Amino acid sequence: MSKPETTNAEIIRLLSLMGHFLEIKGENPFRVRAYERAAQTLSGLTRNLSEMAPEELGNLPGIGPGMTAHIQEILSHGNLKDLETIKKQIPEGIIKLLDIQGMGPKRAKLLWQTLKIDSIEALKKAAVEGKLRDLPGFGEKLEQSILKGADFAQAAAKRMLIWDARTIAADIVQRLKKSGVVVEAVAAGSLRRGKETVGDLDILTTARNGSKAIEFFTKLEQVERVLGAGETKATVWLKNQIQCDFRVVAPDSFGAALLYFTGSKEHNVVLREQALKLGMTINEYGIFKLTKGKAGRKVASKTEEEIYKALGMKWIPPELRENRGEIQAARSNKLPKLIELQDIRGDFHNHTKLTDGANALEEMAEAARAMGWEWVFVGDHSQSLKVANGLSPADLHRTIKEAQEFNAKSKGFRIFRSMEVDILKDGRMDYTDEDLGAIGAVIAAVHTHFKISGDEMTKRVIRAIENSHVDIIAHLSGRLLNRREPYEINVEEVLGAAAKNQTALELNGQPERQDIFDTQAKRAKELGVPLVLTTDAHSVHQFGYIQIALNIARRAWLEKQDLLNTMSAKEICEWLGN
DNA sequence: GCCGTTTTCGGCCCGACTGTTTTCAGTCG
Repeated sequence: MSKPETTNAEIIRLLSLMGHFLEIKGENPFRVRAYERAAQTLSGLTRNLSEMAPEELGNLPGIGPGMTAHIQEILSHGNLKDLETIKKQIPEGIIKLLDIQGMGPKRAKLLWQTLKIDSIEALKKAAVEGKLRDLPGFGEKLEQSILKGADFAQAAAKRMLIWDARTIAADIVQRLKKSGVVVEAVAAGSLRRGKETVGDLDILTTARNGSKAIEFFTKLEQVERVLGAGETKATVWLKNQIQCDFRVVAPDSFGAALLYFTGSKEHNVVLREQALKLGMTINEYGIFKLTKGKAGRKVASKTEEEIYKALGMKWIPPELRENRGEIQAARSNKLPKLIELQDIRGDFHNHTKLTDGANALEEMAEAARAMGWEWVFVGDHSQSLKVANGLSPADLHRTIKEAQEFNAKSKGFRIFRSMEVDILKDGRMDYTDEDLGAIGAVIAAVHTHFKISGDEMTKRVIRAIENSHVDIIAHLSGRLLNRREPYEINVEEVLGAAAKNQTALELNGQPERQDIFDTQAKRAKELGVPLVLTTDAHSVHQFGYIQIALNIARRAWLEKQDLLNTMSAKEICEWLGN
């Protein structure tokens, strides 16, 4: 009997843990960075590491001989000898201490070596008893700040959905702009990069009087607690339970600061390395000629475009700034022309009040038309999904007729009556072939039995992909951000099957779903899988979620021609073969 | 530990803020 397969996630966890341990040990920081980098590279992979040859692993960025050996060792033994050795020297609980604001590897190591502190609970106890203040480099203030940080560690661990974060950031930006204390105000960071979730908000402003701007910001009514405030930056904890970093620079430095504050950190590091090679140096104030190892004459600073240009490359859209090949692409003028909102002509997946939606078919159609679209797929859940009041075959045929009647009298706008049909546990569909044939467009999705093995799930979904009635696969992860992990599935195999059968895959815009991952969508494009953006709207107010789906598409390097949403109603008909 | 449009060895981004210190270490992004 073969032993259970080691997942990519487990390998990533162990390598990342190894990096943390080495950091605590006080190892060479670049060696630590190598583990972080490797974990980051692997997390963007769609293929199973267990199916990759050593030379393929070695070709991945940040994976050299050492990491390849580590990966193979984990695959064959389920663990790492080096890691087990370190665990005997340093208790694993210490790693948790690093989640605390103001607690880094040096302090964590000191606390453990002197006071035997190896958990957040032990740390709190020691701080309350006033035992930290006498340690070298510590004092009463640091003791208090660490105690507060320990209470906060759990709350801060959750990342906020981008949809919520955007609203909060927009409100703060509004207030800053109205105040008159700043010239410009903009949300940067992972929010600007369009990530699924954000860990904190980054607000960049320009002002002639920086300290006035800082004062205004730290006194906003949304601020619960000021974590730090200086001349040019402030960090606060908002009542909305998220950290907000604020930065102010002179108007002349806006572009440089925006670049710096948008990140990602990895993207910025590579840009700075590039600059050094060209005899320049980049900071948040601009890009400068390097003279005698120091920043000399300023080359550019006002706009991001100027700075990229000084580095010999085109401006890179924020969604691509993850150090996943965008810098090389920009240098060789091979950046994609990313899809934009105005390219989209319709939505493929949403629901009416017949099942778990809030509005009637006509209302959904009107709302879609108001988005400026030309057509919309309106769907509902299939019979077995009882929690969502799934449609019986009789209801199904009635609503198909309803859509036909709408189209008969509608001018310049078209409804495609679709259904989100459950993929049953064994891969069969939740309606008969005859019923499926009557539906204009079939969207197949897994909604039940999430816990089956990766092998079973892969077979199950591929069986649906191979079903000639199925047009689109939805929810190819089943995750609920912050609530439910993705189900296990071999994405690479599924993408291969989708490409072969020309079954489309969905990029879902529901804020807490956002299946599939950007890296998977990028891989899908490479393999030639048709892709669709969907809102999965459950009311007329949710068509705006197309923006979230668009974020995924842009992070996945997708262009207009990669998405079926850019087709006309006529072209959609041809694609469906109707 | 990784990597190469100077290098297969010797580099590996940069600055703000805090709290501890008497000039700087640690942390953060």
